[in-house]
Amino acid sequence: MSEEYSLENVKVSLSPLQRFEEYLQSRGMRMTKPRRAVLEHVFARHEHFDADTLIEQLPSHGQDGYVGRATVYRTLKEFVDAGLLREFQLDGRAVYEHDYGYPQHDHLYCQECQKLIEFQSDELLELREAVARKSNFRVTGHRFIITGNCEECRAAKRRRRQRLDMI
Amino acid sequence: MSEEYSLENVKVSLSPLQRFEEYLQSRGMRMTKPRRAVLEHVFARHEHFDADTLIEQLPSHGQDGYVGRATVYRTLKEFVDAGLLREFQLDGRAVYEHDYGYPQHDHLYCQECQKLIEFQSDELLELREAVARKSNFRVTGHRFIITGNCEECRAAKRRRRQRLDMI
DNA sequence: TTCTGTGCAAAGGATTTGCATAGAC
DNA sequence: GTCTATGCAAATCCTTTGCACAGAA
Repeated sequence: MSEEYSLENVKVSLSPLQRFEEYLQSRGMRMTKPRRAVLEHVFARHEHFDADTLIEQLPSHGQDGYVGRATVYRTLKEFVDAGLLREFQLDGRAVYEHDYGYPQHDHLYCQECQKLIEFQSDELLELREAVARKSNFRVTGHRFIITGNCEECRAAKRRRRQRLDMI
Repeated sequence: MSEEYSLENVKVSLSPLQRFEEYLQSRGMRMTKPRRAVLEHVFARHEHFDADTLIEQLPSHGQDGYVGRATVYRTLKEFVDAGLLREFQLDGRAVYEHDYGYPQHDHLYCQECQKLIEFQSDELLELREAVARKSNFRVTGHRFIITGNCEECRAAKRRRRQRLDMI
């Protein structure tokens, strides 16, 4: 299995869990029930999410597998450190998405329905390097978000407008 | 003067103050001492700034021209609405820069010294349109920040390393 | 004179921290 | 057993809001 773990056409040799265990060991940290619970939940689906959404989805207070709010925040940070998740800001709060074993990409963000649409562009990476070179800047990463309205929301708006025109 | 007000090679017919007065009138809002004070301060320099930095620079409590914290926040929002300032998030807080009369651009962000370096790329805008077109997405704007280390910080690091090597 | 704008203090939301205890190794 | 991790509650940071009073038009 370890040689075959794959996600969206990207082959990686370790599962997220294995990778995280490696990370923990290299830092003298421990694999605990809460960490495992959060990791399993996070890698069972591929949506973008924020801390609050995740906390809502995890078993709640009193239930088996309950993880405290602070621990969720701490754990998400560790996942980012470990290279499992990528974090970015959207409307003031932190949003997370899979990083480990997932191809580099950027986003279209619909301001109407808050949906994030992924896209990949090599051209953007070239542009990034070209720009950085000019300023003697050493690139470690970037954040590119195109804001606007997605196809569905545009269609919905059009329908609304038509309905109004009929009156 | 109104025909000649210029900033970085972009000619605009109204000064920021005039433009803001127009905006206020069109909305039945009033030109007040605090609003004028903040506007004059903000357009007297061209750096990026956040609310807190601005508040520190304005006359402080007790002094003439003092503007309350809440008013500064409210006023910055109005400037954004009026198209005078552009707002974006950096490390969780809002950062502002001149928009009115200033050419569209993006940023290199040095994670070492927190400096923002501006650059302009038509290619990026083309790329943005091309990407949006593919998804039938209606673009209203974008945010592109390249993170890394600026020339000076890289040089400083290199010096530090050399000094260590000599030991 | 009539509203809108202001300062103040309190509230807000997201995230972090201090601390005593639980639990990995 | 030792030392890290957890849950809790309180603290923090940035920003917004409610409200009585000040001040433009």
